[in-house]
Amino acid sequence: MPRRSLAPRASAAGDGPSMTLAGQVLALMRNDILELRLEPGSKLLFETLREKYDVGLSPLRESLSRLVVEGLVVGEDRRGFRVAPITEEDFYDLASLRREIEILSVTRSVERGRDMWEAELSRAFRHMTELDAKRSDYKQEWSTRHQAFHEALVSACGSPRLLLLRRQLFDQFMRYQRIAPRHVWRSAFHDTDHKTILDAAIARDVEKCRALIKTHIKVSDVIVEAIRVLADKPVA
Amino acid sequence: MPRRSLAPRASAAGDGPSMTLAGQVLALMRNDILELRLEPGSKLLFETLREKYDVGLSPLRESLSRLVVEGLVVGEDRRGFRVAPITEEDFYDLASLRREIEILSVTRSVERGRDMWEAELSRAFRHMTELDAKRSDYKQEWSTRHQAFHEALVSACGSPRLLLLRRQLFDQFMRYQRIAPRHVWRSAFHDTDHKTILDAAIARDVEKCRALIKTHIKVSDVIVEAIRVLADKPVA
DNA sequence: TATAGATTTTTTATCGAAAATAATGTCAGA
DNA sequence: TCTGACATTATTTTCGATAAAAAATCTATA
Repeated sequence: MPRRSLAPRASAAGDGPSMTLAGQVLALMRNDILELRLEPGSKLLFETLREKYDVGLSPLRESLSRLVVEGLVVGEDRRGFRVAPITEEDFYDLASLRREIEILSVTRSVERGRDMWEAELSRAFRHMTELDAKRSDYKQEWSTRHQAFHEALVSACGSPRLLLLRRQLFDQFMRYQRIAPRHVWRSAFHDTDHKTILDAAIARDVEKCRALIKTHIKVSDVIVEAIRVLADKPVA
Repeated sequence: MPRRSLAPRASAAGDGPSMTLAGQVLALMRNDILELRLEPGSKLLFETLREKYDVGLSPLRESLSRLVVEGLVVGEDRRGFRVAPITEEDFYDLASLRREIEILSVTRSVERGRDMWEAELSRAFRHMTELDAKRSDYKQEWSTRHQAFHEALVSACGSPRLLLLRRQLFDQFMRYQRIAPRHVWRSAFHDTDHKTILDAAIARDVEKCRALIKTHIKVSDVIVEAIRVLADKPVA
């Protein structure tokens, strides 16, 4: 019974029909890492992965290689791979670079964005804020829409490289956000940052946007605390 | 007769003794691309690569996957890989992002660098300028030392992520530089930019450093012209 | 001549076995 | 009990074969 966990060839969903096996595994593993289903720092055994994703070694190896360059997996020659660890140091580094990159992206986007961009941005904002809080997949869905909002914000920046990099840093940052206890998420849902950012963007106030983004991406104490807690119980 | 083009296991050089085959191929291919021995935009046939690097498919595939994320190779599902094309658009994008990243790196480095950093930077500068112009491998060697100088300049920035990204962008930028005709290189050897940058860095004049780097990384007409020439004779 | 369809050839993607290496366990001797 | 050599086991890395897909070629027909 092959292809257990994977779509039975050519799914109707957005993941793509003629996608290569390695590509599918890459996407799955990336999600599993970003959503902490694969524990930070944990060893990635080929045998385990082979069962989990029901593929051979070649696609696995390929996916892992790509994830190494993306910074979500670390690999040591001849002693395998592990999920990129979560450390306080790394979080500071990550936050600091993401801040700069987001500022850069938003600056250019606000400068260059046209009507279409404005409309899409507003739409993304509504889509995020009008989400029914009673849904069972609230947290998951809010994450998606939150990401979409930030993506819409910078989408007009005009630089493929910048967009790609920004997305990678955003993803990595969200992995850190996720380790925070539940009540932190609650407050995130209701913060006023995004409304303010939206208004400044529509008003084409570049300087205000930069300032807002700068404070929006913060190294919150709660997360640093969560990192410390995590560090105390070392992984396999 | 296996391992033709590769070191016969455990070389004394810096490339590492216990390096994995895939790792060696990755390094070789990266160089071949950056130094234009693999033509921009050209198709990368597995059979050809297998002969060229004398390895099986697994290490090849792994290397290519990594290079895709690094931006030196592009791959389409089920129709293989090709060397990342060189285009005018991409050059502008690359230059613009590299400029920002270099400015960021140099800023932090100058702010944080200590005596050791100063010393190393000066040493790197001398090493670059005192190179014997009569050497047969002048161009190649100057490139190496030029890269080393820029690396020394930012080495104190304190962010692994930033350093990695900077290096990737630097490499990609140099690939574009290389397509310029020979006489452009000549003038690059004798420019005064680096001396000025060195002085400003040692004097801890952050603002001046930023300004200097900003103009140092320019989209020169000569290169744009070279790109256009290249675009007229399409590749295989 | 142009074109659609079928056929062949070329090329890529995947698997499982085998080789190479690292990790672990065992045991004799100090 | 500790240490180091040796053997055993676990894991990673690589190869070659095979399946799947895409590209190229050919052919018959309008």
